Amino acid sequence: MTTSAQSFAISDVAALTGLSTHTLRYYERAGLMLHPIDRSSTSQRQYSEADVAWVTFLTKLRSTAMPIARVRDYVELARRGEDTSAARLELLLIHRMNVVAQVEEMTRSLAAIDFKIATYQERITV
Amino acid sequence: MTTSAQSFAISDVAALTGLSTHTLRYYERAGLMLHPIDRSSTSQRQYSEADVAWVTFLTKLRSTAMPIARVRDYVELARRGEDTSAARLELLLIHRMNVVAQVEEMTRSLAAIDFKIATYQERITV
DNA sequence: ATTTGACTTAGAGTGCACTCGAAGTCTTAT
DNA sequence: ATAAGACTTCGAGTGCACTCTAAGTCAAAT
Repeated sequence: MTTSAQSFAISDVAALTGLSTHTLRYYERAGLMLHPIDRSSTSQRQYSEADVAWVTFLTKLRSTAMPIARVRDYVELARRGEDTSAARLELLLIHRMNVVAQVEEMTRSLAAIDFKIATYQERITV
Repeated sequence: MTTSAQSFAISDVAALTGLSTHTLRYYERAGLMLHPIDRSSTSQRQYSEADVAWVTFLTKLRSTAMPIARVRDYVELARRGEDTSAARLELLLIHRMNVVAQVEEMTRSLAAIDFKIATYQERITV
């Protein structure tokens, strides 16, 4: 349920990001959010649109195998303010290289799998 | 076909595949080898070239996130003989779809990371 | 008024894939 | 002859990232 003030309940964010509410709370505890999420009068989390955008980006980092601890490093830099932006850029550039390497390795493995598949298909169709 | 009968010590296979000797023994214990590896008179493992080729392919399956249990399923089919080759092909085709999906997701995430990188680079160069 | 369901916390448990330790045997090098 | 180093087995330990439990609060729905 969204309120008129453009905030999102934890279940909304779960639905939007594909994370479970457990995982969202875990991420916050683990220091992966840029700040503690706002609470309602009944102390329920109210995610802003910016919070949702951050969680979405965070899932991109995670889906490219950035460890939780590295995400936390990034967040801690971000919390220290504008003068860490060069360090954050460097962190992202290093991660980018890792991602490219991962995609390349996957692609090489895919070629090997395709080769094996081709031998099976030969055996069946011949 | 050459019958050079070349065999490899576990340390050789480790060097060739990038796996540790611990992991190679673990894989054998976990039922990921097509058969128990031959032993020397001093009961040390002697991997054949075919064994090394299998370990190499196995690392391709693992590097594309096929779970150990799925690799074991594949191996158990292979051990049951020729009449399981259609099932093995199907298993590989399903895995192939997963790999393609993974690469696509990684590529999408990479685009998001690149977008973020671009915003940092703007901020720095401006 | 009661039930349903979402939410809260701290902390424990799970599953995966290694990874290592202990205690021992055997081979090779000095 | 001694030491170094590779190997063996069984089983325990590790690290990561969740994932769930228990015990409780709160608010809307029936």
